[in-house]
Amino acid sequence: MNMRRATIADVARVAGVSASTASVVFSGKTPVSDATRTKVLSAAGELGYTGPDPRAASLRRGRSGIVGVVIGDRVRNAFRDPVTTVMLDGLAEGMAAQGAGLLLLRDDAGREGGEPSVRTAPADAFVLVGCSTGLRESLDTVRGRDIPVVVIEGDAGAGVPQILLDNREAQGEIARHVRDLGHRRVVLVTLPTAAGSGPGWIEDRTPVTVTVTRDRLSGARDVFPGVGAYAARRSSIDEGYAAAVAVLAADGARPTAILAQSDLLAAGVIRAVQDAGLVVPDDISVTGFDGVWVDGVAPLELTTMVQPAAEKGRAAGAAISAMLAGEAAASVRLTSAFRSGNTTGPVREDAEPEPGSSA
Amino acid sequence: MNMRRATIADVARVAGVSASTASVVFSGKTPVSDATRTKVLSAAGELGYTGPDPRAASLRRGRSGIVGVVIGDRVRNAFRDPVTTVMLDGLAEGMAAQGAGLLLLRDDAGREGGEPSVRTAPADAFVLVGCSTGLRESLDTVRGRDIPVVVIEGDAGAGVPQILLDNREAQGEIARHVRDLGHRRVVLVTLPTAAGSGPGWIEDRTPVTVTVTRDRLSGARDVFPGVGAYAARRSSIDEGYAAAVAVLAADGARPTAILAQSDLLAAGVIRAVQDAGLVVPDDISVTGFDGVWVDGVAPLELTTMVQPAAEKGRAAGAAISAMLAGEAAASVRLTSAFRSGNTTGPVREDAEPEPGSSA
DNA sequence: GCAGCGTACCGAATCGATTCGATCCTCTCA
DNA sequence: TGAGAGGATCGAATCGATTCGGTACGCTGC
Repeated sequence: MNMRRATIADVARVAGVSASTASVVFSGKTPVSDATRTKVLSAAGELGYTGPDPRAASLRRGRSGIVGVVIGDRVRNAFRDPVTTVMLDGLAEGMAAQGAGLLLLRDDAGREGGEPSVRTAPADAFVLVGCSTGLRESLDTVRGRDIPVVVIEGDAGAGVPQILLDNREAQGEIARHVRDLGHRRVVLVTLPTAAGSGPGWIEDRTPVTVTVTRDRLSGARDVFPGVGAYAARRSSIDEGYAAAVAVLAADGARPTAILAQSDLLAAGVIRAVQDAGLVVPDDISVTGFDGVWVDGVAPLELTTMVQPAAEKGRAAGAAISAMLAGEAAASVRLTSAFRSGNTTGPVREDAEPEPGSSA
Repeated sequence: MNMRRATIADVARVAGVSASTASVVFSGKTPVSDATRTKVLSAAGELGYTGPDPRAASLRRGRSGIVGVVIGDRVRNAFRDPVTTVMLDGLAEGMAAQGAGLLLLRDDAGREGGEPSVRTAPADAFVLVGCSTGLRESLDTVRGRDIPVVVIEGDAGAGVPQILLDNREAQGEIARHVRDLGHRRVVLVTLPTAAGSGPGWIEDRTPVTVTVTRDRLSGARDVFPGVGAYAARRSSIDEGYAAAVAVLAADGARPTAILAQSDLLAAGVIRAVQDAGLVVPDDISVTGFDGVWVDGVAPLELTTMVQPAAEKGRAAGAAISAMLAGEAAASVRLTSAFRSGNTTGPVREDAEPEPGSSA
């Protein structure tokens, strides 16, 4: 027996109304008499009809209610960073308010197998997170598709609205805080300089292709020109630990302050400092960046710049809904706020005078 | 001027072929001569046609290439736990291999606004993670839709294939390891006993509604009957720390081993033990569960049970593809493996003899 | 030279719902 | 009682692509 799923036409027939009437009962776009509604609903119940087929509906309406989120290579990497997680949470919230869901897309395109990509996914819009290389070309495709695109903290070329952070100014602000405490021998622990770059000191000629890293680096240099910087391999506690170990083992006078470019790195730095028998902030002050909850830092409270991570996601959602409505969406620049914790303090009296100038 | 997007019919017309031929050029389902392919492709380029509309294609084919993943309330909570993240990564991988993408769905349904839910999302199948309460009813809807559903570590009622873990046996195995080292005064630090339950000792009458917690608890009790157990509020380092602080402050002889139900909890326990001036494993042995990478634990190596987190996701993907192919998918039970680290050791000689029997 | 065969392409039906103008009915008011 | 108004319902076109049975054509073999 041919038991295929009931369609709205079946429901309409059983209810004794037209398909169009049955449709509006479900969509509610047009007033329907109570009697009719009851008839249709009970016919639906009888047939086991649970609502319009989303596929057919999205074809007809031209909207699928899905927003593609392009994350990096793997899910596990994208969600390792709490900032990304919180941002995605904000995005989910912002899009849910407009009735859209999030479709996770990996950007290592070109793979066969029909996995939905930025060129084949049934999405109404796309959000690019971090925006890796190699995505540019898919992006052109998307623009050919005439689909709204927003980039969060990354560069996707002209015409694509961006959600930006005041990375440079924010890093400058917290660096000034450290300088005002009297610190002169300062070292940075930075985020990766380029995709897949190994850990190590950043030389003058080191190319810094990751914009976040570059901007925060600039902000620190605005305050501490020529400051030494050690790039971590990733934003994580373990990498921060390893970086701090390397920094402390370096020749020359020990720094009195270490500025990390993320809270995770800072957490690792703090632990390394403590493991070296030093005290934070008495011997070394440490600052972070992000202001998100980092598991395992308690009971310390990081001095850091709080960035509006969830707001980034919501702003992206707002930009998308504007574009979907046919309006032009402008780039948004969000600002971070200084938060004082107990990981920074005045430079110690007995600190020997600086030999060179810094680092 | 009416500049609507080109359709495959437009391309076919410009190329001088029929729509059906143009279609197969893109889908590759039928052999096409090189000459025709070239004609169609260049016509497509000329018109800016970037490929078939996914909405229309999914209507016709009856497949959208999307799998809905129902996570808990918020994205940020779901991704806080590395086990979930890794599992999702495995799922993404498994689904990608079959050409499907992951649509994130929150399960606090019933909300208005048209947000895609388990009842309206254009998904070919659903994966329920953790399976919160209140989802059951949506689930019936889904079964009415005749859509494959798989549950990972949760119970969704009869007829729904589950991906399970040998939680009880695994916890028993590592407990036996601890017992074989001579430990008798043992305490557990468990995962939450119920959604939203506060931290505290688990009494005999405490209901344990979370199956993972209950199963692992049973496994430990198989080896240490009547063992004391303190439930944390969440699987995190900070909560593990807090739980261990409470455990160490309890009356009676100090335990010589603490069995945590997750690696994150174990990491917190270790730190609390160290902060109390004790040494792991000399004074107190600590075990975890999960075997995933926990940021900030290095350089210690946790003695733990390694669960195949990524494999859970892949197994779910396999089950779904089987169901999509019309076959019945059976539940899968995966097993964990013991991994020895340096956080457990033999009970100390000078440990005072146990006064009661345990805890 | 003709039956037989395989390949490449075409036409038309179909997937399931939505939308909008037209129609019909009922109620109100002059 | 008839015109008018307004609300509920209907019909038919449409969204864009896929699929399958069938046709036409070129080639082989006897």
